[in-house]
Amino acid sequence: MGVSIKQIAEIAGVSRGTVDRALNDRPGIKPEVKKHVLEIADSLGYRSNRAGKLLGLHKAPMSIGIQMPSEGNDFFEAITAGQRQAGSELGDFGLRLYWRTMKGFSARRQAQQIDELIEEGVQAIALVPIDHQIIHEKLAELARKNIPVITFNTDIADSDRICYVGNDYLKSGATAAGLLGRLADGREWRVLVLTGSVSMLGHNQRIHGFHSTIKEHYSNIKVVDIFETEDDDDKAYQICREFLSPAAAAGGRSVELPADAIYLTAGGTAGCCKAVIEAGLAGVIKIISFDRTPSMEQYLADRVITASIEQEPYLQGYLPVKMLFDYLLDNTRPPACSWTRNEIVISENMNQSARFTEK
Amino acid sequence: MGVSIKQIAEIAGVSRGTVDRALNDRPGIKPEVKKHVLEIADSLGYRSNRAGKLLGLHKAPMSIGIQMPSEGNDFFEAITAGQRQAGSELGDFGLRLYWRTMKGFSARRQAQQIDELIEEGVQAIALVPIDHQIIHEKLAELARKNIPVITFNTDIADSDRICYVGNDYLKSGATAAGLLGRLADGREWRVLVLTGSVSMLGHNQRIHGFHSTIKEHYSNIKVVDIFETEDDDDKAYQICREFLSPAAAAGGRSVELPADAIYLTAGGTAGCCKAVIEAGLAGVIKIISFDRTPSMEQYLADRVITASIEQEPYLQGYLPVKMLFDYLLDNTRPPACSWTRNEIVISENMNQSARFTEK
DNA sequence: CTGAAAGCGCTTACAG
DNA sequence: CTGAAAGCGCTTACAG
Repeated sequence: MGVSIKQIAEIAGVSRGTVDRALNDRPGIKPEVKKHVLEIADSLGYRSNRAGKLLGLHKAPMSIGIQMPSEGNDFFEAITAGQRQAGSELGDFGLRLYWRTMKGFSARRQAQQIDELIEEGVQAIALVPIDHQIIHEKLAELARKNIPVITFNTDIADSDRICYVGNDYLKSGATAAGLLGRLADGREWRVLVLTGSVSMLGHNQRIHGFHSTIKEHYSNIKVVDIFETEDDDDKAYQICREFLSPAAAAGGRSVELPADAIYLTAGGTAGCCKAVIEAGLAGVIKIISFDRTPSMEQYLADRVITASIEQEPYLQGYLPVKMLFDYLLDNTRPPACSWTRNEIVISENMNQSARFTEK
Repeated sequence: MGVSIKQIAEIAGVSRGTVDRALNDRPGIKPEVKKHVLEIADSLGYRSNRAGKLLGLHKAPMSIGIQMPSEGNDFFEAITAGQRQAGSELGDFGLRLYWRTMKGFSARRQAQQIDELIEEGVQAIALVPIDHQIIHEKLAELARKNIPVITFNTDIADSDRICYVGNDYLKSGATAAGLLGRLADGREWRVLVLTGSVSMLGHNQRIHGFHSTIKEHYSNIKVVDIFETEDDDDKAYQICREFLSPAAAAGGRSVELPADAIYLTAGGTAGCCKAVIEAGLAGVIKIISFDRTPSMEQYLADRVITASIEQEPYLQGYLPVKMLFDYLLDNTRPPACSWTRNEIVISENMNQSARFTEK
C-alpha cells in the first residue's frame, strides 16, 4: 500500500539495512548517507508499516515497567485490570510487563523500585509519581537514559514525562459541586467536607474546585467543617459518628441536622456511610464521594451514597501501557495530557459496562 | 514465542500451506488430514499470531461496510468520528471502510444500501438496523453469505448479528429517573415527558425504564403528559410554548408551574430549551435530556439543561469496526452485547475528555 | 560504515 | 488434494 523500506532503498541506491539505520537512528551510518536517505523517505511521505514493525519485533521483544502504590488499596484493582488487559492484547506482539508495587507513599521506596525496573531492562515506565525531590531527580535520570515515562492517576510538575493519564482534580471537585448545587436547588445547605489528607495535592484540588464552583454558582451552599480521614474507613467512621451525635441522640425527633450533605474527596466513604446509617440519616444526609471500591458498592446500590464520581480507573491502567508501546514501536507521540472523565455514578447507572471487565 | 504454523507442519508431517488450509477452513484439504492437523494444533495450544496475520493480509486486504441513518442528524457526528478513528488505526493493516448513509428510516433504502455494500465486496457490515421485515430478511441473507454483522445504537431482535454495541435504553430511562428522583428530594414533582416518536422502540424503553424506577423509588414524581416531538426542534418548541403559556403569561407573578421538570427521551431538546427560556423559567423547570448535539452545548453550559445522559457515541462508532476487524482477522468473538455507559453530563463535567476527539 | 542474507508467522498463487 | 516457493515490511546478526 504505502511506501516501503525496500522502495526507499532502491531509490536511494543503498541496502534496506542502511535505510533501517537511517530511519531508526541506529549507529553505524555515515551522516551524509543518513541525510540522503531521510530526504528521500520524507519526499516519498514514508510512514513505517505497523504490521511489519510488529513482526520485526520477534527478536528484542519490548518490555515496559509499572510502578504504583497499589498495595492494600482497592482503588487500584480496576487500574491493574486495565494494565493486564493491555498486556494481554499486546502480548501477541511480544510485550512483557513488569510490575513493582508498594504500600503507601515512600519516595525512597519508589526510587528504589524504579531502579529495579531499570535493572530488569524495561524500555519504558508508567508510574504514579510521588511529589518529592528524589523522584524529580529519578525522572530526570530516566529522561537522560532515554526511557520514556508516562504518569497516571497523579501527575508531577515539570518532569519530562511524555504524557499524564488521569483526572483533572479541579474539574472533579467542580463536578461534585455542580451536582450538589443541583440537588440543593436553591435551598440553604451546609456541607461537611471529609478529605483524605491536606498534604495530598489531588485532595486539595478537589476541595478547591468545589469551592470555586459553589462560590460562583451556589452561594446557598456553605462548608461547615473539614476533617481528614487519612483515607481510612475507621477514622472516617469515628469522625462522622461524633459529628452526627446530636442528631443521632435525637432519635426520631426533629432537630436541625449538623449538615445536609457530606462531601468526601478521597477514601473513607464506607466508614462515613456506616455512621450515617447508624444515625438513622441514610438518604437524609446526601453523600457525594469519589471512585468506587468494593466496600462502596452496596452503599451506592442502596442510595446511601447519593452519587460517586469515578475517574475511569480502568483506562488509567490501559492507556499508559498502550501509549508507551506505540511510542516505542513507531514513535507515536501521545498528547501531553489524556484526561479521564468525571463520571457521575448513581445506583441506576452503576452496573452497565461489562465491556472492560468481562474480557 | 508461541507455537507457529511451521512447528505444527513439522509435527504433522505436512506443509505450512496444508496447515493453513486446515486452520482457516479453506477448501482443498482431505478431511482426515484436516482432522489430524487440527488435533495437533489443539494439543499444542496453538493460537495464531496477530503480527503474522496482520502482515499476511497484504494481498486480499479487508473491507468493512457501514450503513446508518446519519444524514441530517448531528448525533451521528461523534459516531462517524469513532468510525474514522478505527479506520485510520486499522488502515495500516490494509482495512478499507465503505460508508452508506441515508436520511430518515426507510427499510427499503437500508436494504438497498446493504446490497450496494455487498457489491463493493465488503466482508462484514456494521449498521443501525430498522425493525422491519425487509431488514430481518436481509440480515438472514447476510448470515447465509457468511458476512458477519454488528448492530450499533439500535439492536434488532432475533437476528444473527454477532454483537450489539450501544445503549440499554431501559437503563438509560432508569438513570434519568434516578437523577430526577434525587433532584426532587422527596418533593411532589410533576414531569412533562417529550418523546421522539411512540413508534420508536428505544424512545419507548426510555419512558418505560423511567416509569419503572419512579414507581419503585420515587412515588413523589408524577408524569403529567406525554407529547411527541418527532425529533424536531421546532415541534418541541411549539409544544413547550403552548404547554408553558399559563406560566409565561403570569410574568413575574407566582402561579403554579405546569410542570417541575421536562424529560426528553430523544431529539428536540434545543427547541424545548428555547421555549423554557422565553417563558422565563430557565433553571426553574428542570430539563433532563439525552445525548448532545452542537445545538445543545450552550444550553448545557448555561445550566438550562440540568443534565443530559450521553451514551458514548464515539465508542458506538469505534467498537463495531474494531470488533469486526478482529473477528475477520482471527475469529475473535465479541460479547453478544457491548453496552455503552449512561453518562450523566452536567455543565461542570461536559468538556473533559479530549482523548477521543483530538486525534 | 555498508550490503546481502535470513528470519519473524502467515498467505497466496502455482505446479504437480 | 498437497507441497515448495515467494512475499508482506521490518530487523538483526554476520561478513566484508
